[in-house]
Amino acid sequence: MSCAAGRRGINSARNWLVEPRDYIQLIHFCISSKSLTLAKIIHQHFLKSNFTSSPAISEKLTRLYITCSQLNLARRLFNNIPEPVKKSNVVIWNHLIRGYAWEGPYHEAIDLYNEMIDFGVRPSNYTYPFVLKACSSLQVVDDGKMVHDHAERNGFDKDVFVSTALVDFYVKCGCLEDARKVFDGMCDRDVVAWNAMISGASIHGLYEEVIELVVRMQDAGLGLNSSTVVSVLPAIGESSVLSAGKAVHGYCVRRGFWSEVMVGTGLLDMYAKCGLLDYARKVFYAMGVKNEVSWSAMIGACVICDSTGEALVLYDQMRSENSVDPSPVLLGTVLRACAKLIDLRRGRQIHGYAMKAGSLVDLMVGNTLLSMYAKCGLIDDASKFLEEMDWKDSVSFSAVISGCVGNGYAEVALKFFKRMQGFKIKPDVATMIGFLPACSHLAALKHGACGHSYSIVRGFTSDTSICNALTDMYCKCGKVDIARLVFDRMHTRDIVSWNAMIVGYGVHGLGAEAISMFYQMLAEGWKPDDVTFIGLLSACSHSGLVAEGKRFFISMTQEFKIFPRLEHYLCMVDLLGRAGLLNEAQDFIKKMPFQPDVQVWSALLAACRVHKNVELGEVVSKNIQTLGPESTGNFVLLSNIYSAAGRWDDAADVRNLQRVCGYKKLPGCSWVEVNGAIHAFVGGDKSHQHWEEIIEKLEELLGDIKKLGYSVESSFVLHDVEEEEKERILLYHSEKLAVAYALLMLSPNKPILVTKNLRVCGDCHLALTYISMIEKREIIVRDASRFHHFRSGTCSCGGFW
DNA sequence: ATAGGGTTAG
Repeated sequence: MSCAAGRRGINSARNWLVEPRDYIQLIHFCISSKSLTLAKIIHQHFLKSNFTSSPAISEKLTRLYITCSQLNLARRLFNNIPEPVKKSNVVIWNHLIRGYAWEGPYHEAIDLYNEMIDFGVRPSNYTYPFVLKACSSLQVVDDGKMVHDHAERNGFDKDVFVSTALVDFYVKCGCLEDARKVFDGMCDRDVVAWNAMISGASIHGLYEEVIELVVRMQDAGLGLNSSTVVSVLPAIGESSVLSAGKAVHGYCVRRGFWSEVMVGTGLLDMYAKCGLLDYARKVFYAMGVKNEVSWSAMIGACVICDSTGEALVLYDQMRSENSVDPSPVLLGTVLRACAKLIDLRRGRQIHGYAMKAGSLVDLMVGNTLLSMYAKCGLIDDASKFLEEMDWKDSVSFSAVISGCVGNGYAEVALKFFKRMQGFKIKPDVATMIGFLPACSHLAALKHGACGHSYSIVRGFTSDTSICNALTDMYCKCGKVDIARLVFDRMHTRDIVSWNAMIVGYGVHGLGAEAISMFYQMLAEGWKPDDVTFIGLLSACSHSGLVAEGKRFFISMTQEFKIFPRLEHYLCMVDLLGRAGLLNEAQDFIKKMPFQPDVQVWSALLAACRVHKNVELGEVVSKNIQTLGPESTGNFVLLSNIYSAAGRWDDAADVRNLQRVCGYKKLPGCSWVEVNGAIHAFVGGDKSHQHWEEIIEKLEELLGDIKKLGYSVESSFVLHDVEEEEKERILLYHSEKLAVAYALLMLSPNKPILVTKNLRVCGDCHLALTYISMIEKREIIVRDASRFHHFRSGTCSCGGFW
């Protein structure tokens, strides 16, 4: 029937006797053509007729208005329906509840449901899915559970539709256990029912369960439809099982799903998560119909695969082709691109846009912005934004904490961690993965161990990344044995776990253990990566295992096909230099396929310092100066080399040059954790509240160790001063202050751990060897390069530092 | 003949 014919029908109906079934037929026509104008004409005609109490016509009219998205009109009509009609017809209620459940306000759906029960109308199997949808939209678990209870009591809980709606409701409200219980209790499950459960597992990140459910579903004789595929693809992407992804892609082609927007979006996302940006692009450009989500997914794909510039280009292209406002998800994706590129101009621009668009109320957008500021090192901006956020959660704090750590503000990170408890927000796995490295950085063992206990209580220790962070934390806090225990007890290890342990052994001078760990890793079928070799080579370097180091360097390319980076060459220079093979190190640098950078030369210069080679030191230092700025330590090193040779004038010249060039020496700083508080000391700084006791303790120690044969190694003093004065300058070195303070404050018998931002000073090294003897206690110093365990008069570094 | 499931994200 055409529209004109419909009009003629209505006009002629005015003049003829109209039966209820005529109204119904006309209304049906309006529903199928979604014609609101005709609907109103019919409604007016109907109000003048004799059938205003006809339930069937009222029902159809309600449906018509809802089809035309006229909820208010439908509600007005509903309100005017006589009570007996309302009582006798459940379908009218269902229509209206459906309307509210789809378009909101959602609470109207729940209110109507309650009203209908009070009215004495018994809900039908159709009613439950609608109310449940409203409940999940509002995330009101208790109301949904009440509806579940009603459905059970009315005997509808065995209905496939009702059960599936219940599964969906529980899944969307995060009650996966309840969803599983309903699903397991179902006797007949169709594809939709399986899909509800599969998507539930997928949303909750239970990827193994997703696969298991798909297998069970196929065993039950049901095939995957396009919705199943859409739920399964994220699971495959997240676990990066490319072979499975390709199989599903093939299946989609065979079943003809591949042209559907959602399937295409799922496929491109899966390929991106497996690292195949080319495949993702192919799927995207082959998609006939694209929507905002597919664009978001493609832009996100570029961000994941490190083609960040392309992501921003695509975003601009999309904005120019498309008038649709970017969704919060898209804004989040673009902000992550800005963070990766440290494009703050653009980041702030998006911030402004999000503010105007009112998108900042979206917690995800707020958190991404926070994360961007934190990652770019703008801790003040991040902090200010965090304070301004009305809603914050563990993600907000995790973003700031890991941002602080990543930019070297580990102490600030601890402050935010504490502040978070003030907001009664519980740290989760991601928070701990930011917090633990902060402890590693500060060598804050008490905090770290506390974090360990908390992780056990919360059940986080089944997480590989958490255990990796714990392993690293214990290594960096001087507790290699505990680190090894954590490593040994891990359920599943990854390459990071092995690398953490190898690096850990290495910096503690336990080269043999590092190497044995490497062979164990090979025996268990692991393939080492570039980081493994950095750990291994530096382990050899710290233990003076020159021959082994050289062997590993060769086998890394020949046997393991890993192309050495500049960092690997740096390790080798360090290895040769520490072992005193200065000429060989110099030759090695000449033969490198890279331009040596400041770090490479500095490693050699440090070796010249340790092995007292003035001539080479001068050459190296000149090389560094031609490379330009930074590297504050070099002037100090060269000056130290001259001082050690008694060439005070040269030493003074270098310091002058440094001053003229405007370089400041990075002040040496040492710190120690006492009762969970970090106490930092800078050489000669008298501001500590226990300064006098510390000096008294140091004087006493100095007197005692001299009796054992210690004498000030004056070559470690920069200036040409009297012997007694030299003693005083060295006495106030930060590492000695920190050790003295620790001896005063910490309970005896337990080892002391002091951390220093630079390499430990040679005189301090000697003094601490003696102090460990007279105090009968282990002193551990973590310096910028490695660990020194001072135990009854010896140091674990064995001179390799 | 008013019904249940799906993609991008901190």
